[in-house]
Amino acid sequence: MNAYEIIYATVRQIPYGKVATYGQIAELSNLPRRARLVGYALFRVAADADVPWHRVINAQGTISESPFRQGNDYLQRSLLEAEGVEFSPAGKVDLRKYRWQPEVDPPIADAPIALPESDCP
DNA sequence: GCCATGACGGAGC
DNA sequence: TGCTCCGCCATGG
Repeated sequence: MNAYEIIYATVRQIPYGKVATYGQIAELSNLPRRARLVGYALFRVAADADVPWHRVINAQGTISESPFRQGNDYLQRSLLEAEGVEFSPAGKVDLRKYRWQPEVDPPIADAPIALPESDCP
């Protein structure tokens, strides 16, 4: 399976109403520090694939623009808003709240993460 | 085959 | 907070 296939598969797993960052997708695709490749992969597949590319944004919570997709950034934002994702006046998404956390869904967010030293070998 | 570029990330200032 | 620089790799000229 190509790295791209893994990237696409990962993006497809992003649930409704959630978003993920390029770095996150890269890491989940076993490609740490290759966020750029993820963006490039999505750029190539977005035209002819059923990948929810609109749920992938940069680590700053903003939607990147590109000369090729001018106007589409607004579409992406609309799609996310339609899924319940809120944007700040600056056009940023609250990653802290909407970032997809695969196989992990801690009900609490304010509580500090306890380190189970007694359980750690 | 080399060089410049790009939907990014993170560290440094 | 915001800007700059570097790394990383695939693609196109």
